[in-house]
Amino acid sequence: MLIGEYIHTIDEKNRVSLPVKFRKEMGKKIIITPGLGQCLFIFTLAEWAKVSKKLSDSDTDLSFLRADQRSFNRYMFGRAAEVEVDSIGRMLIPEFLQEGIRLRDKAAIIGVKDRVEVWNEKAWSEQKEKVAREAVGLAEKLGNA
Amino acid sequence: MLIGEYIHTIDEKNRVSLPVKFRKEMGKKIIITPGLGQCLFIFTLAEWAKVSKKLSDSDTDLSFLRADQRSFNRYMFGRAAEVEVDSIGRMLIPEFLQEGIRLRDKAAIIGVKDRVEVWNEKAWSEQKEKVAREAVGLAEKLGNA
DNA sequence: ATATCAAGTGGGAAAAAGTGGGAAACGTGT
DNA sequence: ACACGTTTCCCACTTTTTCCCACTTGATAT
Repeated sequence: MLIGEYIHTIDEKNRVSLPVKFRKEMGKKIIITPGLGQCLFIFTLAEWAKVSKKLSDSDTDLSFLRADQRSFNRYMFGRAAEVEVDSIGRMLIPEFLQEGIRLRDKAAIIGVKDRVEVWNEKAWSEQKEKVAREAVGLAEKLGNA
Repeated sequence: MLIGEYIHTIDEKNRVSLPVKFRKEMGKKIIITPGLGQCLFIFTLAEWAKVSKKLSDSDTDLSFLRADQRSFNRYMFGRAAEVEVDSIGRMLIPEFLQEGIRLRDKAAIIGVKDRVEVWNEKAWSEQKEKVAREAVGLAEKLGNA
């Protein structure tokens, strides 16, 4: 399971180290897509297969999105990239994926169960603060665990 | 069952001894997450499996499409860490988990049935006082019933 | 009281992870 | 075909983390 938070540098060549703890599970080839919210999603090939199947299958509970489904799919598929993790565990983030999320210097790399997210460091800490304030509501779910 | 209170040092390398009484039950690998209130939770792998399943129960395969579900999962999984207890029984508390709970010098380590909690020592003693006061009030109510 | 043992603490050395940069390979346009 | 820019691959440095050893403290037993 992919969990935890790591702050890594994004260098001038748009390379970012994939945290060692994620490397085994992610494998050599990964799929990077625009995320929802100010981030990118990274999927394993297997996970991406599931996701893309669901996205293009109109029988799923995506019906609430149907009106926008085509443009949504265009967004996800058109900007998804298959990236190879290099021999020392770095991934190359295509520039067109960085546009939306002002990825400079430091990136936060987050394990979220079965995907990885990449955030601008500052945006991530803001996100955390925001959710922490909502934590009272979340607590009820947790309390029953 | 995990019970009792221990005050241990957290050193410059972010290490804390897991009390001997907890070691056998906790095993070699543990999961540390932000707790509710000013503390951290420590789960066994087995216990974490239950918790994370509970958290995911309401998920569809496309949970990432729902904003509330996304931030909730981020909060829980992104701020969890799998930690290995070292050969002499210490655990390493990742710095990102210390942010919220100002863990310096002394930490209170509390057994709570089937999880362990880690508190800032002072926050813990305040918590105890608060609960003690509430307990007195509760006892009186009960006594008058 | 002192020796012994278990638990906890601190620190140094070795290993691993992350970062930066140079050189080779590739591709494009002139 | 050649020059130029871009991308990829690889090497080397730095920092962080991990592992291991040894000291301290406190409790126990003789």
